[in-house]
Amino acid sequence: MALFAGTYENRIDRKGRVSLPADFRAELPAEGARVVYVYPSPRGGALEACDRAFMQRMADSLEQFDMFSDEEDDLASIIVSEARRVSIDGEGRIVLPPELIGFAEIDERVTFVGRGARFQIWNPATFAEKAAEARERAKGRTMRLLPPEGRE
Amino acid sequence: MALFAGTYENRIDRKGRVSLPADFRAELPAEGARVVYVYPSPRGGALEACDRAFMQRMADSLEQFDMFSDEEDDLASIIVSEARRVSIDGEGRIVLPPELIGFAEIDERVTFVGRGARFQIWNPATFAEKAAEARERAKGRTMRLLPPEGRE
DNA sequence: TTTTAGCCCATGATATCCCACGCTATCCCA
DNA sequence: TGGGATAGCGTGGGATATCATGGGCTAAAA
Repeated sequence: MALFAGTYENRIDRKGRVSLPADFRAELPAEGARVVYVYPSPRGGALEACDRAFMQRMADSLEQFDMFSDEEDDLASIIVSEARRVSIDGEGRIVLPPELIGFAEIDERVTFVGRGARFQIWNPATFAEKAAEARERAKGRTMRLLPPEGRE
Repeated sequence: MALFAGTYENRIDRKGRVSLPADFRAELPAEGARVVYVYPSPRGGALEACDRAFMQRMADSLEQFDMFSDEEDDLASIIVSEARRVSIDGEGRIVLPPELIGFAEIDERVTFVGRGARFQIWNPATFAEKAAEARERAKGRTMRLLPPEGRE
């Protein structure tokens, strides 16, 4: 399973290309199709992206009745239907589809934010605000960790 | 699971490199990607670091709590987004990213402090103060151990 | 035609690799 | 048990690769 961690800001060139952070690229399969799947974040404000394996998991969940609740099933189906497959060029860059750029109100720079199996793509200014708020709310909070079983 | 123990002080060279204590290195997987993940300590004042397995555990907990909910300010999600993957060179050194050096107010020397599955990275002077306070508070306290289940 | 998507190549800055060198702790054998 | 040999550690510096970014060229799409 991919492990995207860290925050990186990169520039979009005039062709609409932006480098995927090298640390993110390193988490993708080295051989075969170098792609990510990008979709509007269900919470709004940003885009989210994941690798093929994770998108496959969401797609599979649509075929099962008991995987998620109805509510969650709706969410998964929206994500899968709105996701765009984006390929990675020889220099490690992607091109964000225009409708997704519009959704996240991105212009010439983007902030990539690792979230484990997924990562987010933000307008840097919007992210700075949200991150500050989140840190404020998280003060004094403790961390919940899953027990170590059930992983590779 | 890695077991980091002990306290060590090492020097940062002018390229920002610092040797990971040999006893810490010995706890990391011998083959494959030799990396640690470094992030600002939620309590402030220092950096924390862990191996990939532990970071994976924190990321996994995001899928559990974060996927279909609003917990953007969950502590684990902040840690994952602020963590940096740093690789270990052939001489057993790491390079601390500048923003993390700034956060912990580190300059030319650092103190590594083993904390079990994680370790901390301090400005030596700051650590000396905190350690003295902690020892003072700990006087007369007793300790109980958790039962041994649920760990590897 | 005008765009768009893939390529390939170029470049400056940075990070990584590789080799080197004291110093110490460990090992080994008398 | 002592003492020299040895291997590993922390540190330093130059060479090299990688990163993010920019641009041109070709072929498919609008």
